[in-house]
Order: sequence, then C-alpha cells, then structure tokens
Amino acid sequence: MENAEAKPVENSQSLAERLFVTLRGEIVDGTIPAGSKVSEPELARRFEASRGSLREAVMRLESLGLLERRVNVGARVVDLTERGLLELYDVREALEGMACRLAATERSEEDLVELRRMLARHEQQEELQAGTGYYQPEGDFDFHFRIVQASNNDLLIDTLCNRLYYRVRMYRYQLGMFSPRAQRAFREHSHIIEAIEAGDGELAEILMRRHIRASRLNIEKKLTRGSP
Amino acid sequence: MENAEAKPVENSQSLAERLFVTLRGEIVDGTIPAGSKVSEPELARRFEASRGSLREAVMRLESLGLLERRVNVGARVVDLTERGLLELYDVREALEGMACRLAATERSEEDLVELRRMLARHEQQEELQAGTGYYQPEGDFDFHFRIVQASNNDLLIDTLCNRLYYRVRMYRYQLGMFSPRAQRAFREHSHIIEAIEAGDGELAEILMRRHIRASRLNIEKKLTRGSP
DNA sequence: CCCTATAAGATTGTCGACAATGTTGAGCCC
DNA sequence: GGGCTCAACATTGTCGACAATCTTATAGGG
Repeated sequence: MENAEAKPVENSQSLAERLFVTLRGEIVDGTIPAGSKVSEPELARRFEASRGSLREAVMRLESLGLLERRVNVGARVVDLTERGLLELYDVREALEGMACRLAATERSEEDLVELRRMLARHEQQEELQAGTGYYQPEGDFDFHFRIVQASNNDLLIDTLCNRLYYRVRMYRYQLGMFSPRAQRAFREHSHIIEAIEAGDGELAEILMRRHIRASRLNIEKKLTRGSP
Repeated sequence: MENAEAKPVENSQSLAERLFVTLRGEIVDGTIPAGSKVSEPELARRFEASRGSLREAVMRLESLGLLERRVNVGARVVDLTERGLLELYDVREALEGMACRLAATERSEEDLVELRRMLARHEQQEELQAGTGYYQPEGDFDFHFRIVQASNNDLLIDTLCNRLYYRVRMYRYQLGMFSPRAQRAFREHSHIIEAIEAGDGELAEILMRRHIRASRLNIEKKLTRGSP
C-alpha cells in the first residue's frame, strides 16, 4: 500500500520547516530507513513541493546529524552503528551530568513541581505494569528532558534537546531499546531528583552519570552477546 | 576604506560552502558585528552570487548557532552576552572533560606524539615571550583541539570542533580574551597530557575540568569587576 | 571473458523571478 | 502635537529552469 497521504505536519510557520519536521519524524521512526538515499526530486514529487523547499529541509536535517550529504552526490540517512550508539552514551553522560549539576542550583520552583509530578506519574504507571517488563521509553525521555530544561543553560538545552535527543530516539525506535531496567531506572530517577531538590549538584551529577553509564553497560552487554 | 575585495575562500567544493566559510570567518572576527542584521540580497550583491547560494550559507550559519533566523523577518548575528559566555564554559567543561577521559584510553600513538610535540612548541614560545604577558590564544586552541581529536569519539569531536569552538573563537576575538594565565595554563596542559599518557582517564578528566573551570572563574572575576 | 572508455540518464548546484509577509514613512484624525 | 491608518518599499519564502557533475549502461578492445 502506497502511503501517499503522508502530509507535512500541520500549520507551522514555513513550508520548509513543516517538511523538515515531517522528514525528521520519518527518519527517527524508520519510515525512511537508516542508510537509505534521500533524493530531492523524489521527495519533492511526494510532498508536491518545490525542490528548493525540500533542499532547505534536507540541509537542516544534515546539520541535525540525521543526514550526511556529499557534494554533487546527494544525501543519505546516517546508518545506525554500535559505535555510534556508544558514542552517544558518552556524550550524554557528560552533558546530562552537567545538566544535573546545574539543575541542582539553577532550577526554578516550577521545575521542582514538574519533576515531582512527573515522578509520581511514572511511579503510578510503573505499578500498573509491574512485572510485565514492558517499558515505555517516553517516560524515560520525559525525565531526561525535564532535567535538562531545569539546568537553565540554553546552550546545553539546545545541544541536548534539539540535537542529540533525535539521534537517541532514532536508535531507540529502530534498534528497539526497550529497557529491562524499568524499576531500577525509576529508583535512580528518584534519587537524582532528590539530589537536585537538596541543591547537591555534585551528587546529582554523579548519580546521573552513573545512571547513564549503567544504561550504556546494559546495551554493551546485549550487543556483545548478539555478535561475539 | 571599503574592504570590497573580500573574496570567498579559495577553491572549496561548492559556492555555498565557500560563502559559508567566508561568512563564518567574518562573524567570528567581528567584521560582521555581533547583533547586526544579515540581509540576503545585500550579501548576494557583495559576493556577486545568487541569493539562493547565500541563503544556503545563512542557513548553515544558523544551525551553527552563529545566526538567529526568524521566519519572514530575517537573520541576525547572535549577540555576545556574559551569560552566553559562561554557558559555553559549562558545556565545554563537561564535554572536554569527557574528551580527556576517553583520550586517556582511546588515543593512538600518533596522538601522543602530536601532543608531546605541540607541548614542546608551546613551551618554547612561552620562554621566548616570558613576562610579556602577551598570550596567543591559538596555542591554547591547538591544545584543546588536539585533545578532543584524541578522544576518538566522532560525535564529541563534531560537537566541539565543528560547533562550539566557533562560538568560543567569536568570544575570544571580540571580547579580547587574552588570558593572563599563560604560564599557569601551560603547566596545567602539561599535567593533563601526562595523565593521558599514563592512561589515567579519571585524573585526566578531573584536571581538564579544573582547568576550564579556572578559566571560567577568571573571566567571571573580570566581568563582575567591569560592571558591579 | 573481463576491463576500459564513452555516452545517456538522472541528480545536484546555481540562478533569476514571482508571491507573501514585514517594515517604514507620510498623511490624517483626535 | 501625538497616535493611528494605510500605502509604498524592501526582504523573505517559494518556485521552475538551466548548467555542472555524478552514476549507470553500453559498446569496444585486449
């Protein structure tokens, strides 16, 4: 079945931006497969837009790190490699650790309220699905996203939320990174928020780094078990 | 004097890329002042190029974080704020700290040779200009650049070298960040490289973070002294 | 049979033009 | 005189067309 009615996302500002958002979604969820070629004329026909607007969207995707372009050759979706995934974890460990350190001193009262509310919501969902081992990654995403927001460092927020997290989502969707660390992750989240509430930046950073490194080790084990 | 013969950089790949590199340089060194408006038709006339190519360059500059664009309004050069500078230091502390940690275990033999050679060169320059207090920031740049390269993490390398460092240079050029920490910085560099050579990632990270934080504190003192 | 050179096709890079939107200034009303 | 309306201008967003380059298929020679 030809999924031809894939329309650019609703009324955003400019056509190029809508195309960008739509394509970003399709790349992240794998509708446009990793490693595949991206042809400007083809997408232009599909979205009934001019090639110029597509070009702008493609360039934005390139600078997001989701596409790789070579001059006079064209663009390809980045392919997902074990190495790339591990690199992502190391960068996240550094940046989100710093985000925690900053959040402990820079967070607003609203940030704390939001973090608490979110944690309660996750706990509830956790109890509902106890033992099923089925883990919705969006909850984890909420957590990391909110922490970063609380850091109050715009450069850090931009780097993580507008850049790296799309790559993270891409790996999660396409490599199916449902984590079996659900309950444990929840406890770790809880402790991190406590440290932030207490204003202990040093501890918050250590806990977050350990949290992310544990995820990384978990993935590493899976990967080496898959292809020894 | 009208510097009209400012030509796009030599034979790169595409015109848009040459324009991008040229404009990036002019924004970094302040030829195009921070906070000023960037008009596509004006630059197109100046470089005798089409507006489309300029547009591509402008968009790349936006995703580099050197320009801010608003739909149907246009692009402005970001303005340099005290807050932005301090934010930059925090992000660098996190990322370059991680780069050091990784470099300690992932560096190649060539990396070590290069680091040693660079350090010797800097020491020599240091002795030549001892006491003048005149500090060439390029040496410092070399150092941080090479360390990051040695981390062997492509995502980290890209984030720092192809993104953040242009912003760093912009602040240095335009706020005149000559550091009076020359000799001290050299000793710190030396210790960091020793830790990397010894394969002690933990120590290398701590030293690098301390090194960057010291720079940050130094700047902070200058700024508060300037406008209390 | 395989490798190389050449030509055909398709894709990307660049350009100028038109439509939509934002900005600026003059004139008018209060 | 100050504030508002509206029209003229400039800039940005979008489009289709042409030139330059790469890829692929075909034909020829070793």
